[in-house]
Amino acid sequence: MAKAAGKAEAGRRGAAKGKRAAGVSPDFRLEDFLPYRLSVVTNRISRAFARRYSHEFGLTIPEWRVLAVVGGFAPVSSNEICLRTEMDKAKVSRAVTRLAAAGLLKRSPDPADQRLIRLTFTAKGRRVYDAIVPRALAMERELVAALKPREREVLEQALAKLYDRVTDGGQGRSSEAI
Amino acid sequence: MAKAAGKAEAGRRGAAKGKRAAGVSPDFRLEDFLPYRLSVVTNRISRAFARRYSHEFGLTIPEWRVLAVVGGFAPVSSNEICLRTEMDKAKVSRAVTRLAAAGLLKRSPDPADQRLIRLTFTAKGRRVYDAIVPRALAMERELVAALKPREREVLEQALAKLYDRVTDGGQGRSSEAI
DNA sequence: TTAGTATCGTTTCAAACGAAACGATTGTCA
DNA sequence: TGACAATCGTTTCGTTTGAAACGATACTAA
Repeated sequence: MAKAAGKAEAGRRGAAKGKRAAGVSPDFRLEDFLPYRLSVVTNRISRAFARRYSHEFGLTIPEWRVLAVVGGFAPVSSNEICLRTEMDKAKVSRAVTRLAAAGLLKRSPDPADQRLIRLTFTAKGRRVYDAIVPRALAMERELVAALKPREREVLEQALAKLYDRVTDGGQGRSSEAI
Repeated sequence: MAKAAGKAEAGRRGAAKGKRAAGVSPDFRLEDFLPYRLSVVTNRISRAFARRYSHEFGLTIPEWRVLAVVGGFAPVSSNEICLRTEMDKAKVSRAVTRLAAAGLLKRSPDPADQRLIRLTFTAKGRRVYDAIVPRALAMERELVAALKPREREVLEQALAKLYDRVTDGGQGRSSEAI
């Protein structure tokens, strides 16, 4: 935690000394609140990755996610992409539209079910995908280099457990974090 | 990982058998990509918490974050809230406006610096804050119950390290995750 | 067959977002 | 002192978002 966190530390001690905010719930610390910390870290990572996808390839994160699924499972339908990426179908639809307009994806109606549209790479799309993947993995490696192997292990395990616990108590509402 | 993940597992194995998507980069798995996993888990947690803040108290996450800082450090300026919550100043401004309109916060110009506005609770605001804090902590406990104490420890430590690593390579761009 | 229902992908709509511009106030330095 | 720069909080602008409505296709059951 660099600047902001340093300040927060200082302020926290100040509050602990009772200089300010001596209320009925003086013991709650947003900086220590797990959902908040997850949100802040994740959003920073996301912004960092988004910046690079944008600068190096002119892609947004939803677009990159679509490419990632097409790269792994083509031909796929938009609906399958929704399930695999956990993105809203409107968001997927918009990303697919942009990627098709950019000439990275080809859309062809599924002969077996006319409601479905099979998405596949164009030659250009495949080239872009093959260029991004190593970059994405490099960025991930660079990020994870902050962790010891066992820390990464436990982190992934913890994420899986948290995911299980929070999965579908409901689909609903807002968006941001905490 | 419930439904979607189950499907992803199945699909993954399918791809591994080479049924589909035998490209130049056949080995990239979005489901195993750390920034993606962080994003999905965090967004789910955020939605779950947002739903409850909204249902039980009629608050959004930015509003709740503002209350949390006021509860810990009042009187505070909007700018201090920006630093402590890592939210954009426009977002903070809008949240503060809504909270003041709802009668939870009082705004008074700082006598020492007329550019600053000191934010404090109204009586109603303090009551709401005192009611939310235990609920938020209970929700956190419920979430963390999925983890063993050591897992939680390592998770928090890992988050701190990731935060450090990703902090201010830049402020930039988009928003979402991966 | 043929209603009625479900699913797929797109589009519409209002809300929320971040970046930038803005007025107002304070700090700096010649 | 007086001009210029910096900071604070608000507002404006164009974009992105998710929920819901929609047309089109497929499934189900009478």
